[in-house]
Amino acid sequence: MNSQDVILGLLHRQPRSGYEIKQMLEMPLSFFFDASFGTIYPTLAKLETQGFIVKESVIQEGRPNKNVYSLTDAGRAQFQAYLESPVEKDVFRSDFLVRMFFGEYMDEDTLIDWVRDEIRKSEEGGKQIRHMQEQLPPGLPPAKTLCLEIGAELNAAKTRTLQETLRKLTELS
Amino acid sequence: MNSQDVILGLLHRQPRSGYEIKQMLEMPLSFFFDASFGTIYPTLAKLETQGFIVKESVIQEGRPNKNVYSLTDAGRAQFQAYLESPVEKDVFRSDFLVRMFFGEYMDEDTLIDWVRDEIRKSEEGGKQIRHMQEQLPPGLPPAKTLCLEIGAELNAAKTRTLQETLRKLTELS
DNA sequence: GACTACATGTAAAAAGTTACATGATTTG
DNA sequence: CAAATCATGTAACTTTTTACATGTAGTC
Repeated sequence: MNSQDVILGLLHRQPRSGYEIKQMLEMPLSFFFDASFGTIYPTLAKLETQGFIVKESVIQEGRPNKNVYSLTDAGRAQFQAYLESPVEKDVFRSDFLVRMFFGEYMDEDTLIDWVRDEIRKSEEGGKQIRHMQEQLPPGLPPAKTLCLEIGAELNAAKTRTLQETLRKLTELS
Repeated sequence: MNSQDVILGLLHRQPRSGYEIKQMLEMPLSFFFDASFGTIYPTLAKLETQGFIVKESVIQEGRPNKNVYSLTDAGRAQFQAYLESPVEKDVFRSDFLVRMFFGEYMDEDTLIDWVRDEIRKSEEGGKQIRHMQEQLPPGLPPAKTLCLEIGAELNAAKTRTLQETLRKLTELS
């Protein structure tokens, strides 16, 4: 799974511009996939030369023009090929946990600050997820709601464990 | 946080070879950081030319010789600089969840297979984590145990949510 | 007047993956 | 005798990040 696959997937339902793709990636998808403009625009250009998408320039008033891309048949086939390829395993990379792992080389006050910060970020993330869940239209298929549910559950588990760790750390000192 | 930082951290406690570093990355660290030999060996070479580590060849009997690297003062300073740099946010990338997000373009039987597979993998991972937790010496600082605890909690939350989703998906059909 | 949103791109550099290449020893 | 473990490395490639570059329109 890479940017190509995800972008093709996002163009499946309707044509979009690079800027709109970035916005789609912001919300529900951002929990398990991310891409910057520096990835999106070159990827769109590459997909176009490969014949998987076609560009149409849309002139807008009061706003810059935008390039709207839509899937070709070849693009649809390419996306299906991705769906039929083996599922890759998840990647979880955490600077915070690496630092905890090397905690012995850092003073305990800083460690506690890191945990507090992580709790704050985690609670903030939880709020965002709940907000999104509330805005979701009812009657969505379980596969679609899973993405947010799993996000919410992972977030809750993480927050709980961090709070427990903070308690242990502050008890010690 | 990158391979350089993690390798310097692993060499902090004792000198190690590239092969031994790979083994360290296998166990507790692999949940939140990963690197292949194709990353480790070039990184070690780079760290050496930068003067952060020094190599010593150890001749072994019955086994290939190995290059054991140890931290220099500059290396220790470099690692401290990493610890003092801002904490980067976690990266979670999931091919499985991307597929669920695009579930509408795939038949439900395949979706169910994906979920079942993910549950199997998740349960397998949980077993490994519990095994590691049992083997951990007692009296470790909370920061160190957090790494496995958070892994266990995230794993449990994920497994639970997946099982619920599977139930919903199979109820429908 | 500063900032945010809209909008698209490029170029250089860093980082990482994959496959290849080699070879000894031990275990089943 | 096949496979796994120990052990190190290279080369080509892919991917991604970061910073730069540009410009309009609306809001505070």
